[in-house]
Amino acid sequence: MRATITDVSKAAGVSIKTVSRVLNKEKYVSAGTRTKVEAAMASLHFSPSLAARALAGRRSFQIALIYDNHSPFYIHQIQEGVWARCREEGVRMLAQPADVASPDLAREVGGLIDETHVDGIILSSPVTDAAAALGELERRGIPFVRISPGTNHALTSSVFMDDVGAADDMTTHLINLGHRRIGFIVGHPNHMASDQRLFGYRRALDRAGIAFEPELVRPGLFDFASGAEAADALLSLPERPTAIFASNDDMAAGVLAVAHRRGLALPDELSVAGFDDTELASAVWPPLTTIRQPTRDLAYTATALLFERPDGIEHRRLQHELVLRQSTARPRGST
Amino acid sequence: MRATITDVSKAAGVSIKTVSRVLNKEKYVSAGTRTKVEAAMASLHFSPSLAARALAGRRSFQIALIYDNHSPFYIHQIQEGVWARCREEGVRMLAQPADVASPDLAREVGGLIDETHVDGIILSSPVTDAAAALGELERRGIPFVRISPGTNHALTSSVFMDDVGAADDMTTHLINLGHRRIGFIVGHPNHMASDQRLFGYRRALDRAGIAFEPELVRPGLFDFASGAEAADALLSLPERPTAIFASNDDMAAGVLAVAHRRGLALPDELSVAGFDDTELASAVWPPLTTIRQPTRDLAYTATALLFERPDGIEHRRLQHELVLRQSTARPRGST
DNA sequence: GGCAGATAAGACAGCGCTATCATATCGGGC
DNA sequence: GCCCGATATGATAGCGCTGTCTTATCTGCC
Repeated sequence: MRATITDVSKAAGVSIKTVSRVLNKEKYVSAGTRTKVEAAMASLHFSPSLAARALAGRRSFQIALIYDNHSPFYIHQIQEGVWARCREEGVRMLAQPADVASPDLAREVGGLIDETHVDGIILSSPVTDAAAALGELERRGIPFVRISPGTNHALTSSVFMDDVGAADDMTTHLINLGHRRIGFIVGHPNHMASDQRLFGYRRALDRAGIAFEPELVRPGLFDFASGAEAADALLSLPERPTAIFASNDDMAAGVLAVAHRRGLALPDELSVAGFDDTELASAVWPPLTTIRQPTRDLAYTATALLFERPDGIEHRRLQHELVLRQSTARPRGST
Repeated sequence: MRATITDVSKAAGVSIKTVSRVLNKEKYVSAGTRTKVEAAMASLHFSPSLAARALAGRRSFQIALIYDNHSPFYIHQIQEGVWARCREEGVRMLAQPADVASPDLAREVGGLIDETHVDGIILSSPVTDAAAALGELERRGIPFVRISPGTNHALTSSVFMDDVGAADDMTTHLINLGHRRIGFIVGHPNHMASDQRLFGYRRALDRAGIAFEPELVRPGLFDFASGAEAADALLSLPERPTAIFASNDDMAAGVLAVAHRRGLALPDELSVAGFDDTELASAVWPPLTTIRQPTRDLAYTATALLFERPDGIEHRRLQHELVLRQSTARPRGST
């Protein structure tokens, strides 16, 4: 049915090894032979069997992307970035959802590698910091790159952005607008970025000489519902905040919904800020002032690092950007 | 490094064939032998090589999900459903974005199958109706199931919902509220569901004796921006509609944004309806009245069909549901 | 008691490639 | 003319499994 390397070798009148050389772009193949072989491949619609290549050689031409993240927009962008770089490389992408809280995580990750022989792995937060998974990868010595890891930076190559700086930028933006009581909704506790964003918020307050007030900080889980819940609590305070900075866009959307329900004029009576600049940020009203996290680029770069420096360790920081939209403004009453 | 079937056979004191039998749950293995082999597998952390199994046998324990859809929420739910069923089956999922408009589609799909030996394929709309892809799959005789195909239902197993009926339900809901001028935003022309939803809208109007007015129907592309653009056009009509029904939630979010920008009171001055009930529908304000499309279940069921009836043809229709939220109401002035 | 069919297990080829080693030819410098 | 290294190609083993065939029991029933 499907053409094999033997069929190609017969059609081209060469040995299978020569076909293999052409396939793998090895040197020591004359131009004429190469052309003949390539013609034979094309006319037979030859596609090499990944299974056979993986079994015989050291490469499987597959990598896996492991994630456990509940923001569909975020995952979508990550997948796109990884996929784009894989495509350029002629490598397949295995999508592998996981559960960092599961006791089976190590077994699942280990099993994945042993079963599939993948050439490398991309980890996205929070799997980036799951000890069980990292241990398994280390033990096997398989190349892997982490996207926005929170800990242990020396371990492997990684790509990331400056979460502390970005949260500081946003908080400073709100302070500059005249806000003094700024609510903050923390991200999911599994994600290291959550702490960093909180830290950036505090740093900006400190610098501006504004006292940190614990009642203005509420926990969240990076999803709409937890954002709404936190907003309800913040807006029920005797002296309510004039601005709320949520650690991601999903939670910020929850804040907007609660504010609308309470009939607050946005952004005059309440400024709302998000983080990530997913598509959601511009799909809500008012469109969110947020931090553009270069998610797709982070994923693309991580994958590039995996292919280009499988054994080296390299870190790349990508730039974030403060995106001003209509959800933030001077607090009512200020001029 | 990694344990092989030979290692297991030595540890258990049996032949490799017996280990293979245990692995594949074949009969004619005594309980005692099975226990011994399983113990050996566990203690060696044995994971069978998929590459070797694919090469030697008729199964690869991998399936591919091919999609070309620009709604991240939709894709996310589809992936979740497929993945959930794969997990139960011990099968890996290859994520394969594609471009139905590309002239290379056939080559890419064919190459995918030949390279990976996947056991089956799940197609999501609009790849479900891309002749190039279908031809390639047919030629190879590989099992595949389609999610919400628009054409050629007899071809393969499929799962779907009643798009015509659902659009009719929503339109009827708006009519019952008292709306007479109802704008409609059509979906992406590549998707067959777009026509069906439009047809359902017209059918409901007909039944209610309301004349169809072409100026109330605008084209869209299933994304936020095209929804906003269509809404702008509709709301600029001399006699503007009192309700707008968008063919999916992303476009409905675009309508909401435009309405907010124009300062319309929602839902009093404009009712807005969506379709899909993605997470977006409840993340916007006001939360969208929409059609709950059982996306995740469609994907799960499609995958189940692939495993359970790889050669048979079966169609399953899943129920949709009209979800009433705050974005629709009686038109202002009516009682 | 003997024979058919069910049950249990092993030997071995081979899936389609890559890795290793062997072999053949070609220039160029002395 | 001869040797050496670069260039070009082939022969063959074997990766880790499954499929097929074979052999060796075990069971029940006339």
